[in-house]
Amino acid sequence: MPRMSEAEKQRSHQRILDAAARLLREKGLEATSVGDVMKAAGMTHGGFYRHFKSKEDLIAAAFQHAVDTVVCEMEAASTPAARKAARSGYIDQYLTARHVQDRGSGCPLAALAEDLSRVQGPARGLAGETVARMAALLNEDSTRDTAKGRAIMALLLGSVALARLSDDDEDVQAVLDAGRAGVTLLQKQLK
Amino acid sequence: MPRMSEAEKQRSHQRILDAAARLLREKGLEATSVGDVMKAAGMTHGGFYRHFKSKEDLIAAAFQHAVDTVVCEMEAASTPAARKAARSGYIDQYLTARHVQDRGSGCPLAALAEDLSRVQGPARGLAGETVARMAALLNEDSTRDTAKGRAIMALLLGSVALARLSDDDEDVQAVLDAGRAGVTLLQKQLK
DNA sequence: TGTACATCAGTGAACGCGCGTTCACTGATGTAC
DNA sequence: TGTACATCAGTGAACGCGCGTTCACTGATGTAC
Repeated sequence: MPRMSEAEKQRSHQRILDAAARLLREKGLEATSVGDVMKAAGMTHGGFYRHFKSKEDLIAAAFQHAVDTVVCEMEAASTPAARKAARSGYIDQYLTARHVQDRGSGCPLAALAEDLSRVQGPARGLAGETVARMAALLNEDSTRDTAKGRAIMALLLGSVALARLSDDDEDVQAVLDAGRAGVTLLQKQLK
Repeated sequence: MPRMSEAEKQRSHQRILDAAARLLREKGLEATSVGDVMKAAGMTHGGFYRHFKSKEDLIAAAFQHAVDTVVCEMEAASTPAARKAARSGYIDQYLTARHVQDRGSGCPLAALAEDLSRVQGPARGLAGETVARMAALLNEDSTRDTAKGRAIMALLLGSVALARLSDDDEDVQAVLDAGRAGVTLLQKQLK
């Protein structure tokens, strides 16, 4: 079968990245094996090292890929009105039962913050940059410092993290509602 | 050397629980091995199964132990004034650089929420109960429902989780300050 | 109180297993002439 | 355009390693008489 063309290799690379971005968020950094990712990408484990230097490397690339995917819509908005709409949409979708259940396509920080805070590799620095990047996007006045954005982000992430600890739908919704009320208050009154 | 007395066994049990509560918070659920815990408790790995049925069992017991240790001070307060003081003290200490650095003796949910949300064993249910327990303690009016407590808790946990992603002291402090401002606002104005 | 014996807390070797990574190999791709 | 050949994407067996767990063993403890 091998060797594949250059174009095919790039497609494989994307499949690995997509699979890793999903599996790492779903199962966590340590419970996701290189073999799992390659199988989900439709290949065997041996080919992995034609694409990435190490698992650590994959984690960094897949995290960046996940962040870019989640954030691109908000960053694409060019007018202040579009930015505001994108921000509202993002927050509304963030505090939903669907987001609580679907770790695999949700906020990479909500899924991986605690794992990433213990990691030493390149993903650690990316995670720190992502906090700044998302805080800036959530901040309403982009000329001011991002304290407000950081607080909103902390409340969003914390709400989803707590909601994910419950198996009871009503309980999940109660946590999300509390988060929603808190975010609204922070938006109106902070700073 | 063996066999030890019953009293000595209980002391061993406590040492294992203490070591596990610290190591699990520091390194996470999967990166902490039974051998690590037993070594930290001053024993070898083989004796572990005289104390716990499995690693899963230890995780549940150690998590409960950590929560009880962290929360007992707040729950011991009997008068409304004492409760309020304990609550303030807890929040103040929560949003400090020391707490950000010292995972091992800090809030068990801030250290383990994401890990626990992926676990199926007995620790999962305990984590859910802990959310309710802490939300109730953080709620100012204990006769009302705990929406306010939940929002405050989400903001506390989220702030520390985000702060732990940064290596820069000023950045850590900025996240904590933003969280502090947010909590103050939620306390004053929510509900 | 003394003696004989069952219990069992803790030790350390051993188990099977899955992990990240390496490597010899295959055969289509891309290139040089 | 056709041919000969180097490249290298992907395969699957193999590696060393650390994990959770088991087990035969030791010897002080606790108990029965």
